[in-house]
Amino acid sequence: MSGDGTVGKAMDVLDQVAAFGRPVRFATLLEDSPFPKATLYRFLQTLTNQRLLAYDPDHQTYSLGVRLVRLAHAAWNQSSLAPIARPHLDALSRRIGLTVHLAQLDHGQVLYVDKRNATQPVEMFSDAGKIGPAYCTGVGKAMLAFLPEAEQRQMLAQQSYHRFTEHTLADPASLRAELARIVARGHAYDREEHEPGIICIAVPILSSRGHVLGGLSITGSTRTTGFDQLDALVPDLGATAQAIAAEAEAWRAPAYLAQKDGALGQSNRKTGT
Amino acid sequence: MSGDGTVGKAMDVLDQVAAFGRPVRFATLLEDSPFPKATLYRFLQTLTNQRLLAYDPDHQTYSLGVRLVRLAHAAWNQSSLAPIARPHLDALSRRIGLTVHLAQLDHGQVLYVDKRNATQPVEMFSDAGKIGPAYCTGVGKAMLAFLPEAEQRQMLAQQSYHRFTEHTLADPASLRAELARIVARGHAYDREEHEPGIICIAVPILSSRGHVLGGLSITGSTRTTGFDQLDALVPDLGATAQAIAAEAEAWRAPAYLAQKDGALGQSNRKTGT
DNA sequence: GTTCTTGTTCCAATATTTGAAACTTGGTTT
DNA sequence: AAACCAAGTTTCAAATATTGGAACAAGAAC
Repeated sequence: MSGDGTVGKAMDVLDQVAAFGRPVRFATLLEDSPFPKATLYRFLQTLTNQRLLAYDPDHQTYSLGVRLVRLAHAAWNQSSLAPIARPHLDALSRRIGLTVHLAQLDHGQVLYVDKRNATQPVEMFSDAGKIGPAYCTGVGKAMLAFLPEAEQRQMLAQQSYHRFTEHTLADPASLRAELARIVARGHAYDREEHEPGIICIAVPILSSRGHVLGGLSITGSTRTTGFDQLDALVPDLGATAQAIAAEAEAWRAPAYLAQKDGALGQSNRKTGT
Repeated sequence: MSGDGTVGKAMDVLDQVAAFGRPVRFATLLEDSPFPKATLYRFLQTLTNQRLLAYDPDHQTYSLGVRLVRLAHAAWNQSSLAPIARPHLDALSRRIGLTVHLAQLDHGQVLYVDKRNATQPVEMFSDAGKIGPAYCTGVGKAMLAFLPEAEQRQMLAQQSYHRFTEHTLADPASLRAELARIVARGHAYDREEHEPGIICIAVPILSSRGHVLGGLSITGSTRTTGFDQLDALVPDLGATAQAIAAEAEAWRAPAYLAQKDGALGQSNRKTGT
């Protein structure tokens, strides 16, 4: 499927285990596996050794291993977006009192990397790490709209176009038109396209070169919130997105330039230390 | 290092990138890498293709990829501990008004999988996924104490025994004695062994067969909290741990038994659909 | 224009992965 | 108690992927 040599195949197995929402037995995996028994067996061994999978001897089941949680923690923290955006999300959420999402694109899907919920306490991993469709959510469309031609085309082809509600834009043509409007307007709406009763307004987070770093959205319920109310928040939302982008770039640069800057002054530069 | 074929080597590279807290360049990685240039290069390509790494073309840097966050979300949710423990943590934290940690052992270290902080809002990945030492934290010692002989020996050998404070038990002998006391007592203390001014009380979460599923702790500051106060919470803490263990086992079983029960009725069973 | 430094590609030697089949294990039926 | 069966584990020669030295771009620095 992925093709990338042994590592790719091992990742496929990992995904397969992830796809079952619960601990799963060897035989069950074998049924759906493209690999023969011995091969699958060895992959599971390897992945378990690496603690990417955990094996429960009592029930003879495999599930995703804790090492992933550890790596994800590192990934989140060293991401150039999430840690930087955090205080901005706090502030934005406090000012506007509505649910705020920070998302990135992953494999044509929306990956939520952080969230603030004004009323109820924050939920942990159940939100960070969650994925959603790109073609029918506010953040998804906002990010898709500002993608370079080639990448956009590729991602549009990856969408499922499932009709979640009567408002879902369930074909590439309508979506493409919508994306054009989003670029012109500068922000995206979700008009109950994913879930009935849920509306949202979103903007992309763009680097100075126009790269899509992520997306930021404000979500409301049709019972309590109207589009006019969301529209009034656009300036604040856009300013927050820009502030995040600016900081992300400023933070990102040092990792690379810090050495370089230091070296520029003293003409001859050594590697290491 | 890990040895496990190609997958193991790829994971080593991933860990190496994780070890730098920030985006890192090819040359920097190469310096510390046991692999020759071409090999490291191909690993980075593969990992980037798999979206386990993300490559930033602007700065020519690699960092951990978002796919990890996604996988960790799945790992957390399908873990037999964290999702089940969640409501219990909520309730416990509300009752006692102190910081509560849920942890598991990973590679001889304490991995925090969830947290409740009574006063400030929950922090996301910055807490879930965080790791700490096992030999000088409450949860760490509570879990170590109830490990089977062989595993315990192995993990004790893996500890760093760094003397964080003057109270740290910084050698295997003292630690072993402490673990014996913990087994006898049923719960563990952290007497400012990791951080000055921070004390804590912890219990293991044990399956009916005595397996260590995780650990649960209550943390306080010496300025506001005393050990007598923590001691008074032991019954509540222990009861919560037991409740979590019971539910974890009850939830775990069906995944395996559901099919078996169904199959037992109809004597001759085919594989596949 | 030349010289570094950094990153990328080639390809034959080499080591790893592959998978059919044989084997072990633990439980169930006759 | 023996035979049976399903589930999991190991074996080994053939097929395949990985390896890494060295040559090759592409920029930046001199």
